[in-house]
Amino acid sequence: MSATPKPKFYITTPIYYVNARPHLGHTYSTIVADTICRYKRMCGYDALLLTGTDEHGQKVERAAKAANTTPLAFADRISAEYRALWQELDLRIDRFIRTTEPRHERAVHMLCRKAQDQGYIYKGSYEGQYCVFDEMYVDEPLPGNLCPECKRPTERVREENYYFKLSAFQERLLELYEKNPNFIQPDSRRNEVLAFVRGGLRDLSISRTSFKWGIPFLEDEKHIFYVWYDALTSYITGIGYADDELQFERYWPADVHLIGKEILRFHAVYWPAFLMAAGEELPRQINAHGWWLFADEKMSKSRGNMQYPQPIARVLGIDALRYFLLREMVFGQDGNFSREALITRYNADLANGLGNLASRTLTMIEQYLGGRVPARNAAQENDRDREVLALRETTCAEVARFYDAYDFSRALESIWHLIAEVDKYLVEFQPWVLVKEKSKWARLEMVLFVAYEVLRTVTRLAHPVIPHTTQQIWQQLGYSTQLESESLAPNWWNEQKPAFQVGAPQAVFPRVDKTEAFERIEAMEDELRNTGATPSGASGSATAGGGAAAPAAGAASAGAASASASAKIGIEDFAKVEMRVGLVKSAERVAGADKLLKLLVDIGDEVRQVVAGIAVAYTPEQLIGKKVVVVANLAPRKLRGVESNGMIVAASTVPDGKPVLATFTEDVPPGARLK
RNA sequence: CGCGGGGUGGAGCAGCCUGGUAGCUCGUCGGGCUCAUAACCCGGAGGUCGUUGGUUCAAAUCCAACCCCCGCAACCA
Repeated sequence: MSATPKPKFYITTPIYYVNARPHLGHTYSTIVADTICRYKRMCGYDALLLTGTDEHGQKVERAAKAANTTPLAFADRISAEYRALWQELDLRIDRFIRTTEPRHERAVHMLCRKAQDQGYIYKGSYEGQYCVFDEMYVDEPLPGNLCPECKRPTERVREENYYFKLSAFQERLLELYEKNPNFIQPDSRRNEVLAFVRGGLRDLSISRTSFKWGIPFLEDEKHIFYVWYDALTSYITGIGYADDELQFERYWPADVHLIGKEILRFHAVYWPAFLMAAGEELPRQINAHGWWLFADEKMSKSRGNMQYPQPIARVLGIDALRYFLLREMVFGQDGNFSREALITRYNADLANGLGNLASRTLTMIEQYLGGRVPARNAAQENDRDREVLALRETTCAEVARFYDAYDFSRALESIWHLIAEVDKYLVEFQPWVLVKEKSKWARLEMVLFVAYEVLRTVTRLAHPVIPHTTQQIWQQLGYSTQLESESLAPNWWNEQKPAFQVGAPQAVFPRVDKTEAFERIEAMEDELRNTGATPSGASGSATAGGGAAAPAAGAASAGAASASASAKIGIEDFAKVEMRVGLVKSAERVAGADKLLKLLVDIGDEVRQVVAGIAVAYTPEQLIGKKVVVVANLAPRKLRGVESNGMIVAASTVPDGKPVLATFTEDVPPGARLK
């Protein structure tokens, strides 16, 4: 008797970049993956979920420096935050990979050596016209050209790097997309990638020498790996590549890499090419979901609209968070998040819908049948009963189809349609009237049987999405088993079920007062924003890949204030910042920039040129003659090619994020120091 | 011509690929019921599907042009 081994199902979330603490976007990706896993397990799969943190790269190196710590210590902290969150949300993470682990370095080296053996890695040099002042290559590399930004002469520069022969894979990639139409999902994303690859692929530089925080490039100590080569490889490291061959054989290739749409190119183009070069199998699917928007705006630190999952989970429950995220977003598209919608859905769907149906059904069984689970009685069955029972079966089949397509919003819609149907059914046959006449008790039992069956079905179908509350209802239905080990394989609803008593009805999803819940969530939000370890100064999207993209570039003045409020600073730290009163002498827009103004500001002993990102809120004319606050001892920095010597202090207003300048009510002389 | 998403009753969305009575949730108005978590059920009001033109017997859906909103990147010291 050899039991057929369970088929495996390997799914990954993005490996989150540690420049940001986990927010709702990361949580969405991970919850989706967890839900898929739970579903697959109920369908009889040996499902494995991998997530982790991407910890190398220049941004981390810089952020750590700014936080006065080492890159590893910095990464340790954020990585721990991720793990703590997944634990709090009770997500089943089977493998958590950190790119700073030694086994990961071995995997990256092994993958790269294999590609090197095939001749796909070469040391090359990039040569071009370089503007030293702007630290950038000039687009048209004709010798003698002037820099388009600063109009200074450019010079010929060569830089040595290791290259990956991406150009050699164009045809093979196109063939891959062609032969596997589902390799990239949804289709709209696939078209994007197709267009990109058809446009031609250039070889990719996969090493860096300008900073140190990374995996050494094989034997060449001067170089480290490009973060994406490193990060993508973690999908195989986590299941034993270069470490545990049996495990790797078992789970690779991944069945799905679940990602956010902003990191599609890396997963759909570079990653398969890296694997092809090394002769490894390719993942079966790259599935890119959309972003959570807030009043149609992207979530970002500088806008002050970061949404964290903990307050929602703590006020409304983990399942409420899961339900909302999966119900509200059409998978693959962008979705809008609002607390308003969250609480409305909670009350309408979870409290009034499922919670109330469970409550009324179980109460009637308790009161009218003494808690005995009702049995089917063919003699009492009518067409309407059969109609509802038939709907139950078609719903099961439909929901399975939707789950298989990761179309959670439709799956849930379908389940909740069934709930509404029973609510109607109960009003139609009024068990509370039937119970009053003994002659109708047989009919009463049949009606309650239908209600019980549907409740049992709904509980099971919704389990992958709301595992905790469905388990509670399951027990109230009289079961003592773990719902997660029940099957969702086809025709499960015909199974024999034992006769038993229902458990004590107990409200799941108690209705909440909208205003109160809103305020509690908001209060917790504020607390989270102002405490904890938000790394500031780290910018860009890099490998972030949450459901919402990474926070927008470097926190603006006000953002920085809240972001770095973790530790109290002493007066000596504050004293390091030299803030002075400045008088704006002139202001003009920076050519080609929407947000930048170039200001000449009199700060007493000198006139400084400062570039400020305030053009969306102020015209140059408005500013001339204004007294502003200038941070005078900031290191110079070029913005859009224009040098900036200092920073203008401004508040950024939520919700529109437009900056508002700090100024004075009394007259003060330019140059006066602020303390 | 940088890339992408979107414009459908008061709000939020689905439908568009595969043309054929415009659907869902919330809200709102009126009624019913009392098993239930002030819940549930029934009924009503409310939409020229961004604009214009085209294809067609028929367009929210296909085609063309245009208008508007949003996100990414460049540029928020």
